[in-house]
Amino acid sequence: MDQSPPRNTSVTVADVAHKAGVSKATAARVLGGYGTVSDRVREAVTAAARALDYRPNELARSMTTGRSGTIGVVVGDIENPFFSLAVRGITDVARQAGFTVILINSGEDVPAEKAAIRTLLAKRVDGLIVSPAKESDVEHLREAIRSGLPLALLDRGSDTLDVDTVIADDRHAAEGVTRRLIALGHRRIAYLTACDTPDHRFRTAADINTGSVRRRIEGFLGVCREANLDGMEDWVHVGAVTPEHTHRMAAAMLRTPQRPTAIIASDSLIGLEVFKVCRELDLGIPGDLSLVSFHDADWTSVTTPPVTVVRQPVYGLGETAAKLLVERLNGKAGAANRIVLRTEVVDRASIADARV
Amino acid sequence: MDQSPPRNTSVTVADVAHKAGVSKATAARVLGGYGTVSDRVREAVTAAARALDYRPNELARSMTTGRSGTIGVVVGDIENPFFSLAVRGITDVARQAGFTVILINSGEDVPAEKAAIRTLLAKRVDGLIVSPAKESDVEHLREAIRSGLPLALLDRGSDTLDVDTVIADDRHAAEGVTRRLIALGHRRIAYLTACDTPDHRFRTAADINTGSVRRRIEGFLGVCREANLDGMEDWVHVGAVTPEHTHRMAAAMLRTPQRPTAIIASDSLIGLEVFKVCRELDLGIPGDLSLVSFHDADWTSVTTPPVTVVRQPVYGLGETAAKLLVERLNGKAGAANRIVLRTEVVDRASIADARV
DNA sequence: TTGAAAGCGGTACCAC
DNA sequence: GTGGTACCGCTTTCAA
Repeated sequence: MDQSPPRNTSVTVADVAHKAGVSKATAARVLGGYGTVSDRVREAVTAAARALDYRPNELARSMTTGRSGTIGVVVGDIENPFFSLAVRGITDVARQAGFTVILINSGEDVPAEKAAIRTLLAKRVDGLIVSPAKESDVEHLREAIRSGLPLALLDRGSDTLDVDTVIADDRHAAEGVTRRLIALGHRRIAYLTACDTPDHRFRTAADINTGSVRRRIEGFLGVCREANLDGMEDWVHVGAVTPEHTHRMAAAMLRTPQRPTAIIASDSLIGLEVFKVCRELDLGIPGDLSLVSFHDADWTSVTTPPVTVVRQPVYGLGETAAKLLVERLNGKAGAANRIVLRTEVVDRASIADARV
Repeated sequence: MDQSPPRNTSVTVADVAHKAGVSKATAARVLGGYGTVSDRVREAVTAAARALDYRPNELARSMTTGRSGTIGVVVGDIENPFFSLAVRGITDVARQAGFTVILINSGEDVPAEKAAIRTLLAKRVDGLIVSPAKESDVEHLREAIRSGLPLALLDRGSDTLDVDTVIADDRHAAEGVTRRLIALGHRRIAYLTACDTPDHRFRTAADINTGSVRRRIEGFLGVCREANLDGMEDWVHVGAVTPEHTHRMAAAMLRTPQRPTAIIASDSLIGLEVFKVCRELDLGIPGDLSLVSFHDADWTSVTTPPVTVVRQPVYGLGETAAKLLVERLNGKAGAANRIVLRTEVVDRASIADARV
């Protein structure tokens, strides 16, 4: 007897139908789980399918139904703990709702982001979750929307795009930490971000295209103005795009006589690098420098001293965006939701009075 | 004049062909970039495509060609920095080779892994990169191979699976750190891993189904035996599956009078948790406890003291696996490659003499 | 060089 | 309940 497993060079509905002695249409009904079939036939078809090791071809299915069961996700960089956690939130919700996730990194580069969207559209994803690299450059997203594709924005909104958006209350968080630093007597407070401008210099918040970061800087500058601190724009440093860049920038900044007495790091990667530079320069935290970082990365609680951070609901950000998208995918209509999740400052021990 | 953008409810080759006044076949040839066409016709078709805002349907294309331009990746958990870095390596290579990546988390759960593979097969990915949760349970992978799908194994091999495999020299690394600890006088050395056994107790390395970890434990036990340390099996603790579990285990272990004088953490998540527990219990590192962790996570260099780690070429692991897969995808035949990448111990300050 | 037509593997509509 | 069949959008012979 031939014991070898059936050579499964793609067993099709037709094959199963043939073996079960029914029509292709009938076999398709039981295999696809739609329509009505008699129990007898159902069993026969099921048995035949098992014997032949039938595997549905999702591609073919998608082509006729128009649904691919896939959602496309475009983020800046999965390597950043912020995004990997958010992506986790997304995939958890997606899987539970029966969707698969295709993940593409944009590297915070608009052309790459455009290419990613194009690829995703070509693959006929059912919906899109994007963390736009630049809020000002979203024509490609607008196009996607126009073509009827549900889209949800993650961590970064867009005033001109009327779509479901989930962000954190970054401005409020930035205001809080800035106020606190000022209250402690700090006047030379630097804000360090990966976001870049064409000439790598900061002039006004409007130059910052990453929404979440722009809002933080607006909050920071706003509070400074309230406190009659002028020209704080000079203390905003952009372009900390890699650990190496960050390291160089932080070192340069901290070596000057008029060095900042406090630094606000826009993400945990930057916070970490600043921490390292302080070690190298033998600057005490918080004695010589107060440090606050956005993102409650896991390591921030074990350093000496532990780092005061802005805790964002990162997992929730992804989770919520995915939930909104899934709802749309299930046909929910209605105006775009703009959800703002609360942040919280986790007080640890990296900030102190400014030595005047 | 009607200025509104063309309603692009899926513009097809036929539409473009019609507008350009050529046959569907001809339009398809220029749109798909194959066959030969006259320049005149090419231009006409191109113009028509642009005017209509034609977007190829990859799904349909894949269905006829049988290639989807997609590679499926199944890892334990993207949230683990180890995997997110490896995935980065994979996606970088994949994108450069023109492939898109579909990422699925298995949560180190075999049933989930099986489901993931099934999904990926149904989506007709061109190839697979998997980090098998259990090396002993790979029937689903064998099936994938049988159906002709190129597969590459990441970080965890399988003796019974004859496929391209990329791992790190975990055994060697474990031997090195164990030797060093023993030389420093340590006798009570604990090994802590997330891998679990049915009854959450460790007896023999054969119980460990995650290849990379099994090899490390084998190395650890081997060196212990060489040094005439017996019964070290009792010092291997399994089931540190979440930070909470790890915390509990570490705390319990470190509160006993016969507590270990050294701990080897199987990944950075575990290392971090051990570090936290020491803080809570007011145990000095390395005074009261020596700590070595696998994975050179970014935070390990900023703690006090900085942590001695085994640096694995994580990005390279992903990169290499993807390269091997892409080669197969491009038709390369030949025996399976088994690549072992070198690790290195990064000496920092978390280990010291055992207080006897 | 170009066109007509046959699939790919499903789904879905319409008779029987 | 079941079978026949026309698609879905693209690729790919095969002729002209």
